Amino acid sequence: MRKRAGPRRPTQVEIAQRAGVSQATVSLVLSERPGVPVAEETRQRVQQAIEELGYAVNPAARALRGMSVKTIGLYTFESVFPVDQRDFYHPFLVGVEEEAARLGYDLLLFTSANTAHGGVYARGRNALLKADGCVLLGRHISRDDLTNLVDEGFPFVFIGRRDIEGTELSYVAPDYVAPTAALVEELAALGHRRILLLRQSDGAEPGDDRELGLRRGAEAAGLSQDDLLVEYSSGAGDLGTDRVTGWVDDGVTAVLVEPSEDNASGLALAAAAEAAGVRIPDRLSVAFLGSAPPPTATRIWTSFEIPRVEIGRAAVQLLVTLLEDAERSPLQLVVPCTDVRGNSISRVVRR
Amino acid sequence: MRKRAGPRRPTQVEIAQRAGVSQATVSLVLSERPGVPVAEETRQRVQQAIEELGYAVNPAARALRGMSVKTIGLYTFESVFPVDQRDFYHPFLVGVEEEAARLGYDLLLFTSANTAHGGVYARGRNALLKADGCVLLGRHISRDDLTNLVDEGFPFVFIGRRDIEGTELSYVAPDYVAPTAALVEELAALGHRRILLLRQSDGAEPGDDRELGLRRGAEAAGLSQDDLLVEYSSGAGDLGTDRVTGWVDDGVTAVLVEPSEDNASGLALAAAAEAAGVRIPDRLSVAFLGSAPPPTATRIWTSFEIPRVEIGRAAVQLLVTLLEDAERSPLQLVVPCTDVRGNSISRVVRR
DNA sequence: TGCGCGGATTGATACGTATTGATCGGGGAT
DNA sequence: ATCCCCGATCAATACGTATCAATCCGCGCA
Repeated sequence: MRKRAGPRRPTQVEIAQRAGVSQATVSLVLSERPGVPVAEETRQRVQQAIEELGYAVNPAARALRGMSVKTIGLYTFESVFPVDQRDFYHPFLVGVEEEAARLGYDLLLFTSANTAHGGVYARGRNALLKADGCVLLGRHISRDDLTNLVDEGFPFVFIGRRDIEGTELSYVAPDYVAPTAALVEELAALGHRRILLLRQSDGAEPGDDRELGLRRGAEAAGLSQDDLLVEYSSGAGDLGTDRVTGWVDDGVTAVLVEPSEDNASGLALAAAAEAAGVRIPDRLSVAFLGSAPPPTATRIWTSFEIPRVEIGRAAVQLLVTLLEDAERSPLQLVVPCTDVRGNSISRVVRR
Repeated sequence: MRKRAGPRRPTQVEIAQRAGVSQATVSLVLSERPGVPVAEETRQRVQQAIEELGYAVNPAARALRGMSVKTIGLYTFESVFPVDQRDFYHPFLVGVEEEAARLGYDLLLFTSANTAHGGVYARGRNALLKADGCVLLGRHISRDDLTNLVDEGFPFVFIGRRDIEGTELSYVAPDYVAPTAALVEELAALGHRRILLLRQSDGAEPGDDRELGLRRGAEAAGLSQDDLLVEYSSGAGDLGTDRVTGWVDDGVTAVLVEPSEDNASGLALAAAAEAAGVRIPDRLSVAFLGSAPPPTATRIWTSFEIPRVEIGRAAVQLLVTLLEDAERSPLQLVVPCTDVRGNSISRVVRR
């Protein structure tokens, strides 16, 4: 909390003195607003003084006047430059950085808030104020924090879908409903009747969307809603062979997996199926409703790709329109996914 | 440059009114300075008002008063979240983020300055002013920019060694001299007499350090300075079989390669040697004075590892001491490297 | 009683900018 | 000559905070 050191930088007042004009005129020259005229000759004198003294506008003073400081905050629950498993968030960040650069905004990473005491309101309260607005990212961000931010009227965009009762928050999310429904229709066309959705046990909105897609697709394909099962998994721990054989004995021929960051449940499912002698896709079709585990020599998982880079870009775009013209800006954006044709689903064989 | 939208946030004045004190008292309560006493009862009233109104200090006003805003700028020539070849800069950034978080600083990425018009002085001039100080990173940063920054008294730390005549700039760099000298001594012990240093053609300071290490090591080992050769390469283009055979015919038995980001020259050298029938390490010992290409099944390059994460951390530490106590802070920091024992050098065979 | 002392609080000010309403000066129209 | 208008400039002000000098008050001591 100490004072900054170093020699003081020149101010508009000093520019004004050197150019023989008032500080206001300097500000006018700098702002270059179309409506306000300023004589060409004085403009030149001012410009020259600026060059000579090496003047740079003071961002703090501008900000204090309530002007934009051209900075977008980026709040992630995890560290931004992670060591392991960086591929999950990384593409979002690429998109965010690209678009911020394109629109002339700098990027402020709220590192201190995260690790220190967790939560957006950790330090003095709302460290976010250093930025014009903020992009939030991360599965584990507190809902209370989001509510508070909305209440305070702080402009932000969440990456991923989050609905909070009673408040309209702004987010950019992939469309899980349409591709899930399409997948279900495809499975139905392949003869599948009894389909299981394996959700992440956190019960978050993306899972709701997938379940909605499941029901929509089933309806469109004329499947009975009674043949749709939904179960939950919290990772590798609760997926053994008995559970998988239980499904198969129950008549399930296709499993749709909601992916997690490490795709632990999906991999555990595959392992359990193999251990139980349930071959994929012959006896059991498996598809991932989002990013699948990496393909191997023999296995390409049927899935759809979340356009992460594009979502990152869109989040920044949305935030900037929110900042620059809050009235006529949309509140939410949905980005389509692209299918990945794999070899993990097949026509059902009557036995 | 428009005004920010949204409802105004509460200020210290409003806190003061609600608590029945003056704005100055509110500021005192907030600052918690040890020397200045404030009655316990009023402190509580103020704290309560702060809670109730959800007050958060205005960073712009603080900054305008000349206080630290707890933000470290990060200026990289290339984009911070690159798509390809991200492994070169990434470890530095991990270290920078870690240490910034640990010390309670946020990280400001100057994305806009880079891509937009290139150079630190791109936009209004010196966009860096939004941060307390800055960490600079990248091989291609302009020397003029560095000079200007020093002249302006802007606090910054460069990652990598850079010397600028007449000015003392602050940097954190790996120690290339000592491990290079050690490598030369080791080669001498293995019977090598005529040693070639293959420098990057940019002729930057890191290359000077390696050359210095070469001469120091030779001296310590009692080699003749006349047997030390120095050549330059600008990548894969200028390294053919003829050049390599030329060296061998000249009696060279060991080549020390200054690495580049993609290690193009090193890989080209290996390829050319193989094409010319010059086996490594039997006929020619090769070592990298820094990060080597990734090891393969049969080849582990002798080299030394630059502790990138550690350097990133050190840069932030140095910058913060520079900010908080410029007088008694060191200006430069040198970090030791660790050896990588490979199989690309061997005892020389008299023939 | 008067005096001084020190803890607690406050009024005033400066930080550097953007903006508004006012001022100034000159030229064209009446 | 008078008036008006417009282009060009300026003085003044507000933004929210930290800090310094000043004030106020109660109490112990002479």
